[in-house]
Amino acid sequence: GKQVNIEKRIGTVPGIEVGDVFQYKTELRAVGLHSKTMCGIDYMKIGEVRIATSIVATEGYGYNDTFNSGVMVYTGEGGNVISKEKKTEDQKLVKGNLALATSMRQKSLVRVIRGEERWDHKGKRYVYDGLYMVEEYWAERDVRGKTVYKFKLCRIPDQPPLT
Amino acid sequence: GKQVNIEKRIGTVPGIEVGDVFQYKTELRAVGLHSKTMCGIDYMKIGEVRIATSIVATEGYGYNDTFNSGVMVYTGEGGNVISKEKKTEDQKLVKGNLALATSMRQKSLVRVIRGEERWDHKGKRYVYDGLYMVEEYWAERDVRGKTVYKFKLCRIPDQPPLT
DNA sequence: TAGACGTAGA
DNA sequence: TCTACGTCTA
Repeated sequence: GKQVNIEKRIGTVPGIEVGDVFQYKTELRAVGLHSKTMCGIDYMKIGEVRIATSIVATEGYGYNDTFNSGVMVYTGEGGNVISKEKKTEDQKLVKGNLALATSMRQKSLVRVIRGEERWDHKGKRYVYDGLYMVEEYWAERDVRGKTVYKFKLCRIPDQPPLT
Repeated sequence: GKQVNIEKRIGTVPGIEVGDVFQYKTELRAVGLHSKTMCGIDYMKIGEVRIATSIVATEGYGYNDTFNSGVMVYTGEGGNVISKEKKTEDQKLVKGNLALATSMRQKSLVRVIRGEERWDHKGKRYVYDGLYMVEEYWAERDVRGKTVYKFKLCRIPDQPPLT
């Protein structure tokens, strides 16, 4: 258990292949896939802008993300969307959301990790899904009339299929 | 990252030595030292009773545990002792507290892991401190008049010193 | 200091 | 469903 400060990076992480499975968010951090232990969107500062490096889409938190043949619609962060105690608010185009928007503008690759419920329903597992590009994003209103950001990401071609 | 269901056990864990260091509670779980990712007291059911297997004493949560030459006074769990939002209540002799009391009665060994603030103040590190025996426990009142349990554990002899 | 797609077990 | 000595960044 040496502590290694993994440098953040855009794109592929050496040694990590599509389909690799991890048990904990801290493992994702340890191997350099995703450094945020509790946030879904990770990003790094390049010059003066912040660009997304990776997102984790985890089942079971009520985000209503969708996946269909390499096209993913990912819900932005903030606004207490998944809080059971605080009331929801408008999401803002800041932090991770802003980083994803910037990734789109700069056509920068984003790693996607999918957190799945385990078959035995004890905890989750995280699978590296490969590289995606943010194609568009928009703001919509949820049932309570609050702003929620949606990001459409498309899986780039020539990557191993997920089995 | 295979998921292995480590069997809980009392006493030494094969392959783990005094002084071994870990970065995350989830690592403690992975090697079989302590299976609770967020609780300080771990225990297992033997027959009809629950006996403590391990405790984690982590700095920085306001528990006021003490360590002096192999003698440790560990604060019980519950009562919202470390909550910033909920008001404190009386701790009860249940769950982990009850398990530690039972360990005392049965003279059962308890693994001790110490969570230390890292020198750079970024996160913590967990060091396996060896085997202890619960010598006594008592209930006291904190400044607000609430019941708090204290467990006195003594390190058993003939173990490598902690450097 | 607070916020964020955390974990496991009772 | 809730609690519990989580973990990092802004």
